[in-house]
Amino acid sequence: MQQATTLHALDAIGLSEAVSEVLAAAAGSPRSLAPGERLVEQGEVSTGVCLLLSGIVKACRNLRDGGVQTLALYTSGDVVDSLAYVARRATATIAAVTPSRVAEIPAARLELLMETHPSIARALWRSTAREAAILQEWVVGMGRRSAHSQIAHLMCEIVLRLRLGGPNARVHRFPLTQAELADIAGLSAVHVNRIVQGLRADGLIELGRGWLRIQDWDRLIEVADFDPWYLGIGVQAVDRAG
Amino acid sequence: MQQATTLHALDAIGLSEAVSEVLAAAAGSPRSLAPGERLVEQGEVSTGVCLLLSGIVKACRNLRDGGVQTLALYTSGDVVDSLAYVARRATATIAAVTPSRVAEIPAARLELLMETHPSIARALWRSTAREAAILQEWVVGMGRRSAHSQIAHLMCEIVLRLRLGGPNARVHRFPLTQAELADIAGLSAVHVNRIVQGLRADGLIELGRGWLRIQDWDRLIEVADFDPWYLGIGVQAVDRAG
DNA sequence: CGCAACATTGAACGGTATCAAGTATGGTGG
DNA sequence: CCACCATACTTGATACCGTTCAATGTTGCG
Repeated sequence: MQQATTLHALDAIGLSEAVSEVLAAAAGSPRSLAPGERLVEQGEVSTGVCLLLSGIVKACRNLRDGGVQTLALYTSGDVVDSLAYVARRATATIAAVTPSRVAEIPAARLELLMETHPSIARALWRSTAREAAILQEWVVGMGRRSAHSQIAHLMCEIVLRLRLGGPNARVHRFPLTQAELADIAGLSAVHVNRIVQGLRADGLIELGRGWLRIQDWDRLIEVADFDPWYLGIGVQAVDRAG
Repeated sequence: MQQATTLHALDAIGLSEAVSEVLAAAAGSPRSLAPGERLVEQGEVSTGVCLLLSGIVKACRNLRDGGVQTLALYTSGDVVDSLAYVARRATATIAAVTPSRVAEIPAARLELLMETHPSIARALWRSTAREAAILQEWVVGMGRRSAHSQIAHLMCEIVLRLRLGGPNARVHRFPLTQAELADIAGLSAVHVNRIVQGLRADGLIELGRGWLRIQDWDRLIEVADFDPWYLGIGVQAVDRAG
């Protein structure tokens, strides 16, 4: 069953079942994380690559003045912070948002695997690329979108990317607090609250503790200026020859 | 001479000289770009990977409402927008900031090269990772740093990363206008101007048309909360076995 | 029940945008 | 060499967006 979870997870990053099995075999025994528990501390030397088997995990940067900026969200099947592997040091702290399970593949073992299975190296590259694409979208949101639009955009992205249910679902699980949304958006929690109320008043969403109902997906997308295309980057193997 | 420039350029992304030569041979004939000239339009299908041989080039996103957000800067030796190659579509428009020369390696040829030279695939992965690391820094700046600190941070980053001269140089070439800084920082050009004047008044910098004098590097770093470490990500090959 | 975490509300302040001039600066053609 | 033009930079006034501080309500859980 453990095995099955791992395989399902790796599916998402575009590896064949056979290769996924190889990778799963290389992973150490899974570790469980409670909400808020930290997996990696920023600045730490990276010892390998982490696969997220279940749950939701975030990467955030802690500033000198006490401020926090979230830099990434991960869901089951994601490679957690592939950037840290390339950089050989973590640029951010990794912490669990919901109860989660992760499995680590030590660097040395991964190096060998990538030599024999180039598709694994490609999959990790795609992971990094997807992260970069999402960061680009966040930069656009923070720089050039109104806070309303930015929060709406984040809601669209999070619901789709964390696979909390398709646009057709009536109510989505939504494990982020308003304060956590603020850490992502670079806004204050108070302001996020007011924006959420605005979106509610406009009949676009309803947001409760742990859930989100998108009442008018079309108008939300309109407000957010949301194009889901970028979420597809790297989720499946690309065969250029074909 | 053409060849020599190319080789020097690729050096920066951590390829051995022999492999650089292979890559240089695969590149098409260089294309020159005038300032403002566009190389790729956002949404376009990617046809390969571009190497920047000389000059400075930027990636920016044009919004519906006319706003512009810059997402990356490239200097000679950089792989331009490796993300577009992985995504198979450009997520941003690429345009020259200064007169530049680029050479493209068609996707099909690159695929073959990566099979025979895995170090090329690794170098491209590192390029993507470096871009992601810089985007992270920009997100932190936009989200949690004061505009003063953010602009100071950008100046540190740009001077070092675009190799406009080391911290010891008296005066750096600085080819970005205040409006371009604003497009990066997500601020208005007017406000950037006022911040620049503040930094000048504090005796940190002097900024003219095309040049930047950093009068007090230590205090500028202090204001910016700048740690150059992230700029080193991916600039040289990492041999984990060693 | 009582506590802790999350959400909401109000008031006041400050940072940033916007609009609308006006002033260098450098390049170009005459 | 000069006049002109386009681009970049500067400045001021005003309004708004978003923050901060502080307090209160609400929910769920031990």
